[in-house]
Amino acid sequence: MSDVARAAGVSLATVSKVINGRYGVAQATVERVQQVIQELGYEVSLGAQSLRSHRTNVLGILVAEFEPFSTELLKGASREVAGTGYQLLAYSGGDGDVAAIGWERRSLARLSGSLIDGAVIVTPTVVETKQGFHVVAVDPHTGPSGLPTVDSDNFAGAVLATNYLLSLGHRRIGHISGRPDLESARLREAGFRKAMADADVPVDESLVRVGGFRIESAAGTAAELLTLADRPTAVFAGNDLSAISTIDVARNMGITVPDDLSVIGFDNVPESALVNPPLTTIMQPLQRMGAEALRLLIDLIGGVDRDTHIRLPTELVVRASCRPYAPAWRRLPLSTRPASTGD
Amino acid sequence: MSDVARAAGVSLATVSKVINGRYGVAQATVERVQQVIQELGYEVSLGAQSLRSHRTNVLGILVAEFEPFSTELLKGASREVAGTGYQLLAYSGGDGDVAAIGWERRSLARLSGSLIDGAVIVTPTVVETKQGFHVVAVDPHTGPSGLPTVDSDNFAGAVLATNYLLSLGHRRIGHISGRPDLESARLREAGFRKAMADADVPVDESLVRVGGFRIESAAGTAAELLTLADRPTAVFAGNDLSAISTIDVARNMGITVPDDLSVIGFDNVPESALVNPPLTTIMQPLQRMGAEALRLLIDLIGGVDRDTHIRLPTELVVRASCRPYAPAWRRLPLSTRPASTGD
DNA sequence: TTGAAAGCGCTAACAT
DNA sequence: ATGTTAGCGCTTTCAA
Repeated sequence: MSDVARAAGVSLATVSKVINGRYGVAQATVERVQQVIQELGYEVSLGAQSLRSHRTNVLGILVAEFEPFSTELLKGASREVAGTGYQLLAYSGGDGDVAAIGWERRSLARLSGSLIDGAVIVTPTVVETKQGFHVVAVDPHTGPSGLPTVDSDNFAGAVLATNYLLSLGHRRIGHISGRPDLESARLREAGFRKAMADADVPVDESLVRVGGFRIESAAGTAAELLTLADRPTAVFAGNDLSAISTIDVARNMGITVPDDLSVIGFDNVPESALVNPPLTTIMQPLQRMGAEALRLLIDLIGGVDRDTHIRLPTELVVRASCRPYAPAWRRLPLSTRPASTGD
Repeated sequence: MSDVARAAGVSLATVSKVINGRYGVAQATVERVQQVIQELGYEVSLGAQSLRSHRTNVLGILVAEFEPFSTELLKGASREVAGTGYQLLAYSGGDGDVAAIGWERRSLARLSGSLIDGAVIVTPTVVETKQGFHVVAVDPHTGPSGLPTVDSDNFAGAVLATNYLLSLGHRRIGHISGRPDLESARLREAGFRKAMADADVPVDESLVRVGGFRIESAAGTAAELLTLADRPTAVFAGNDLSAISTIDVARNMGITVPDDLSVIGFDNVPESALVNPPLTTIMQPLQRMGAEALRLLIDLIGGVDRDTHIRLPTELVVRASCRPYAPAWRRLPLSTRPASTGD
């Protein structure tokens, strides 16, 4: 900045005023300084600026890691931020150690009070928000606290998924749930139970197991379920990752999806369409959630008085991983079937 | 930080030394200070730290916006960064104005020299790299300059795409290219022409048009191509977005893909599997490119002597948007076809 | 082993 | 209308 000041023959303060569009600078000076800034290709340092002014016009999106879920949100947020004058800074604070708790607090402490004017935090477990600094949580793990929140209707989505399986004639339906301390996981399990109850189908507790929302942990759970003597004919996985994992495990066990086993997921991350067979799942409008979260954050910063809890609807996306229930003998080649009993 | 110092009964300097693991602090003091840091949940401010020390252990990924291409890279980079001790900061410097040139320079100026220790820049047009600050370019628009670069083999990929269409029996093949000032666009067109020439199929210049790599601009180009009296039977689109756009335009004109028109794309972004029909395309290993770029950057910072140009192979991904060429009458219902001539 | 103090690039209050 | 100057939170000599 001092280079600019020197080249333009003015003081640092004047350059700063020009950059920030403050009053009290002669038009001619403004133009000259801007000219020099252009020529030198100068840009204010985000670090220094934030340190001093606590206003940067940069909004943060804090995630544990960049995976399909968070990057979808990012796409939505990126679209929404266009034209607002804000820039987006996405920070991945997880240190590879997946279970590492507290990344959201650490990241926030590291960036807030400087650098960013507000933050969207993706799937935080806990957040103590600092006074005067705006934060909105997307799909928080502990459910709406006092914090402004954007999430989707996990309960209704789970009912949707379960009803779909039920409508296909399945009765022995398994559920691979997320960690029980996560609100979304609890709601999905609750929706599952509600739909089963409404259909008067008792839940076999041996078919409901914790899968933890991750590929590896879900694989173990899926294996348990599928080695059961009386294994389920359909599985509602707590999220797409678990579902993909389940399909994988099934394949390795010689169980064909969807012929021998129907699988439905939750989230509709792009990857769910890429597996074989393409996954039937419940869509959360992830990009829209990202966009809504960003809009909410901007409104909060702008002091707009508005609703601070946004819940978006889920939808069934039918692809190819589920099919109507058929007893085992119906799935045999025609020639080897027992004589038809008309069932 | 002064809170910590006061609570621990030491000076600011000592706290700083503890945080940065400097020598010359008594073990007992170290422990006491760390204890206090824990209790207070203190984290150093990224802004202030970088301002002073020019070392933050944060690596930047600079993109114009968060769209399918850049977010795939992000996923790969995120995986690669785990366990390295670095954190990832993705910055979207485009201001919504798509054509806005120079975002890469602006973003870099804003973040470098502070905040980040090095940067991966996605599809930059120009980059004058500052001395002592490491930058690697992914898929730069102007081709390998002196800069360390990661890209995929655009030329070979285009040959792959064109040969596939050729092998399906197509001869009237159109190409919707990207902007001619982009290296990747030029290479894809060159590959197209090479494959055509090798197959002794003359290129009809009226079927080769600029589409600009974006949904909207490609739509106009696709419309031009498809309203031609003697329209192509197959189109090699310069990227998936253009291909998706082409399918869309065709549908609106009553032209069915792949029955009446084969379309092949380039990139294999996740979205390409989600369109109807699922897009046959050329895969660039995007996540791997992101991972390689990050690894290269870390090596550069670490002073590792290594190859600084990485070119990854492309691959044909067959989905459902292409099918063997058949003359128009062969696509009529059987009953209305002219008598077979044995062709 | 510890602390005092200078200064990183910038902004804002205050002087001129 | 412009310039001077005091910090923002931190790291790093250098002195004690």
